[in-house]
Amino acid sequence: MATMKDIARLSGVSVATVSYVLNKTRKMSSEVEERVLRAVRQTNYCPNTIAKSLRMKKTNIVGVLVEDIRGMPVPEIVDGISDFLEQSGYQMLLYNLRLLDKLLNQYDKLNKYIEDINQGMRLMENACVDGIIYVAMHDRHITGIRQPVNIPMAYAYATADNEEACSVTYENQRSAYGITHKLIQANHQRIALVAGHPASADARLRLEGYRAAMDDAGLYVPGEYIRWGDWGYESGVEQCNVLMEMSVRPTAIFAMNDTMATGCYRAIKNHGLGIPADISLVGFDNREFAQLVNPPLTTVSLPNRQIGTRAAKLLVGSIHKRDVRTPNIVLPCSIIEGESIRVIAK
Amino acid sequence: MATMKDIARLSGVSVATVSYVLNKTRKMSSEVEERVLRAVRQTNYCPNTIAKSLRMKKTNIVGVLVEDIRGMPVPEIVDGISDFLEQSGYQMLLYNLRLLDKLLNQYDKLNKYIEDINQGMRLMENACVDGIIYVAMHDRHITGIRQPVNIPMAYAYATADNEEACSVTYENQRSAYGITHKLIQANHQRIALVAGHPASADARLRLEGYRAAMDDAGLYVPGEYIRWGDWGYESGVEQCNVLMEMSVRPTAIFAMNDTMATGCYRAIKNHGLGIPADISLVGFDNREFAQLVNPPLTTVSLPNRQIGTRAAKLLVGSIHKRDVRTPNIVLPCSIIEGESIRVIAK
DNA sequence: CTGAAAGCGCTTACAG
DNA sequence: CTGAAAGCGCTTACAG
Repeated sequence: MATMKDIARLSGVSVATVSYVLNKTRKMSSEVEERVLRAVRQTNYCPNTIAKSLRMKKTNIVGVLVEDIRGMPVPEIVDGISDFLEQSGYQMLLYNLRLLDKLLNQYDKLNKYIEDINQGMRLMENACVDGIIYVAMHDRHITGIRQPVNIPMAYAYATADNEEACSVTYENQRSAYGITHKLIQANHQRIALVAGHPASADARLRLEGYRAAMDDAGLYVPGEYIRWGDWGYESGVEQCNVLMEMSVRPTAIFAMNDTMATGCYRAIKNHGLGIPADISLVGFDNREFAQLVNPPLTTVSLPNRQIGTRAAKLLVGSIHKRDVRTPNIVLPCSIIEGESIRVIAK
Repeated sequence: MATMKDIARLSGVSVATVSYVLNKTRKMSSEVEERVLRAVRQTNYCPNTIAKSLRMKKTNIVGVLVEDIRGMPVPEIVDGISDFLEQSGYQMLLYNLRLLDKLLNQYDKLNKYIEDINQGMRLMENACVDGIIYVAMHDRHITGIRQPVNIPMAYAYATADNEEACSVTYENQRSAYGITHKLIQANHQRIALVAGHPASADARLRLEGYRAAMDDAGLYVPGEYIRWGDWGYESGVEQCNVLMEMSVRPTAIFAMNDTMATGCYRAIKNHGLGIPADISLVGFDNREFAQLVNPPLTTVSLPNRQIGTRAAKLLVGSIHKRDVRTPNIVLPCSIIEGESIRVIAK
């Protein structure tokens, strides 16, 4: 590999001049410039970024720490991050914490793995990244992460007890309100809930949204209409079975994610009932299969990709010391219209 | 941030000694060693990997170039890669080519984007990575990638016209043979095929596997039983509709992926027929929803995670100049038993 | 056994 | 206008 010294020798100038020409950091006679550029082409020279980083104390690398690259929203968030970073001239160092299996049904036990996280942070710090983005796979408030000094940080899909860090999340509670309201607008009154795992913040937030929508509409929620699942398919089947066997059956169900909603499809059909003819159903997450089930599911689409781009944007802003006016962003979701809601005549 | 110089001053030794102690590259009196280590703890010192990389001409970073992080097998492959790399002391620089939308239904047009790929390669080269893994999202043979000299390379989920590179793929054709054979073993004779997009290598390979299985069993395949789709849900519905309306209907269908298989579910049910009572069905890919449909789909599970770990292993072997005896690995798939096959009595 | 010094490939303050 | 030289933070061949 050619170095700057080689280019200097080949074009008969000093290494300083080569540097100035390549970085356009000093005006040069076009004759010198031409000589240098010719040598560059001839040798296929490209500058060593390691040496540059050492000298400049800036690597143009952003560390991305993901809870699990396989986690539902993560690839899309990373896609958004990579898009923005590339445009801004940054590269991405990815560290995968691999917490998917470990955290399953232990949504509130992230601090059991805080040491793993801090080790990842330390690796990023050692690699001299210019900034760090933490990508969660559940909406949560994170405590106890050791924030490296002088390295800006952003959280995607989560918030943290870190005054200096930015965060980008989505309107969890408000969207649960919205999708519940959708059922109310279709004149449903007996709306049951198949909730996610009670230990997860998502489940609590979506429950609040559901309750608020029901309250605002003056609709009563019998205690037994709130069925706690664990986000998994089987729990959707089981809890929906319970609902289907009640003496006063709900006419509509809000399942807190699409996986459990798919379980509800199964339970409803097993009871010889139709969707939406007998039971209306809505989900959450807009998973790929939500449009493949029969009938297509009405659900909530999360702004995952945008969470990534915005988090990257906030981080790059912090790196450049531009004042970041809104360090905590909460993005809206949108409702995807399926065919799983029946409008009841008044 | 403390540097080695600070540690040397604090512990009253030379920077050379500090380096030797920290890297355990020379025996030191335990007294000196203790002094150095105390200074390290006291200052929370950690070595600057950039400086180390420059000096050693080795970054301990592997570049991972993915066609699209959202592509179906990619997160799992990257998970496998990250696992092996972490254990081997390497970090991962991720570059996302974002080709998912661009390549949709243009499976054979990768060379339109060869410039994008080579730019990614160049970025990795400039970053002085110790090796590069290219992660494809379709099984294909890649030509025209500019291989940087002196940087080992591995391909995951694809092969390449590159004598020096390793590759890890899966038994595409053989698995199609296997899943077809599964239907034959259940005494099906009229087995139709809902094929993927004809421009994709996957579709051709799986077709060959299907044909071989039918041939070996002495079963005749009417031309009209081979229905070309495009991997998408709608094409599954459409092609299966055609099959369902034939005067001599097949008793079983092999859909080349789970998405199209799900489309077949819809078409079969729309014709008032049952799965597997009237029509047996198998898929390919073992997508998450394959077990959520009703009845669960019998399908083929790809060794995605393993493709990642093996590719990383081959690459790290090449970096360490260990002779890599099997540079081209083809991994087996496994069949996931659902309830979508009816065994026909002889 | 320990340390002074060269050098990895760049950038930039400084001198001519 | 151009270049010699210092220095970023390490490792290691070399000398004492």
